[in-house]
This record gives sequence, structure tokens and C-alpha cells, in this order.
Amino acid sequence: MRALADPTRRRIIQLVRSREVAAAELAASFELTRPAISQHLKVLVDANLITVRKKGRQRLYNVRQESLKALFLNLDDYWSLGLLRLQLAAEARAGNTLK
Amino acid sequence: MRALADPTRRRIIQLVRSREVAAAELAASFELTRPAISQHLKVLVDANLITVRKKGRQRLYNVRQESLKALFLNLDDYWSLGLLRLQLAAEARAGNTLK
DNA sequence: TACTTACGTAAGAAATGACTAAACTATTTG
DNA sequence: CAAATAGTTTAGTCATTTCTTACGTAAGTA
Repeated sequence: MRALADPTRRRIIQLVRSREVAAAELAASFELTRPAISQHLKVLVDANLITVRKKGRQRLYNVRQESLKALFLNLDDYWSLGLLRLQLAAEARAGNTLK
Repeated sequence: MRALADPTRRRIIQLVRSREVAAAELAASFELTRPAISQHLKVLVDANLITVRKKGRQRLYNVRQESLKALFLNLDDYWSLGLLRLQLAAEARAGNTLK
């Protein structure tokens, strides 16, 4: 949860959400130095929110959707939000366009 | 999001999740001084995650579930987690015990 | 009115966090 | 092997966060 507190890290997650991205490419998306991004990536990896894979001399980062989902489901439960229940109703109302 | 980074504040949210709780009662649940708790409460109120109500000389705090839900739904969308979709399927599988 | 209760606010210390520049490591390329 | 590339690690700075103690305030009580 602490790992999600920083806006840069949240953007990183968004960038690696759909595909593997190399560290340099990530750094290019920000106005920060590469070490700064590298450190953010370490935090995210340590928090188990993203994965790293070595490919040649680059490191490819990718989101770990399951961990993010688990985190949210836990909080939903911990705080008795009934979030999922809510959405269930909303989708039923909307005519069940997906399934 | 930053407001949720602190573990003390997350516990506070849990404590005020089901009913209104006075500041002193909250402080008693932690090994922190009352001013410390008061400051955490301020952060949570400023972040619009909980509400305050004056009753005589006490201040009653209560969670603002809608804000929390909105926060999570936004992140779910921002990160394309499809969290709700996932759960929808799980519940259908479980036999739709709630509705 | 004076005292107590239930808080909040202010000021400052200490810890944590987010950077940068410089140095280091591993991998490919000439 | 030497040089370049892709990246991390280290050391140090500055800003923010989190706490405590001391003080201030509003509401009930004797």
C-alpha cells in the first residue's frame, strides 16, 4: 500500500500494465533520472506488484495484476466496502453487457 | 491515496467503518498520544475519506464509504484491472448467494 | 465563575522518502 | 580485449511525514 502512495509509481504501474517495458523506456516517460526510476521499480518489485525479467542487457518490467487485485480485494474485505456487490448490481442494471 | 499509505490511518478507517467513534476512543486503541491521532484524523478528513460531527464536546468520526469506493473504482479503471468483472464471474460460479 | 473534559493547534525533533551525481556491474559489439 | 550500452547501487541532500510536549479552546459541571 505504501508503494502505491507515490504518483510516479502509480504511473509506472499504468505503463507496464499491458506489456513488458524496459527500464530505459520507462525513464523516458518521466522527467526524472534513470536511477530515480530504477529505485521506484525496486520498490514496486519488493512490494510484489511488478515483475522483472532479464533479456540481454535490458530488464523488462511487467505488472503483476494478481497482486494488485488481491490487494484491493483484501482492502475491500478489511473495510467492509462491499465494493464488488455494488458493481454487481450496477452491471445488472446496465443490462449485463459483459459476462 | 497518500492518506492510505499510513498503517495507523488504515486502522482508523477500519475502526470507524461501522459506526461513529469519538476521538478519545480511537486514541485508546493505539499506543500513540491523542494529538497524534488527531493529526491523522485531520489528514483523513482533508482527504475526504471520513467525516466529523460535533456532539457536545466530542467529535464523532465516521467513514465515508462512497469516497473509498470511488477511489478504488477509479484505480480499477486506471489500471484496467477488471476487478469487478472478475468477481462477477466468481459469484456466478458460487451460485449467486447474494444479490 | 472556576474546574474538568474532550478535543485541536503549534513548535520542534527524528525518521522516512525522493531525488541527483558519481561509481559500479553485466552484456553485447567492434 | 576495449568500448559502448543498459542498468543498478551508493552517498549525500533536501523536503515531507510522523511523532511528542506544551499550550489553547469550547462545552459541560460543581
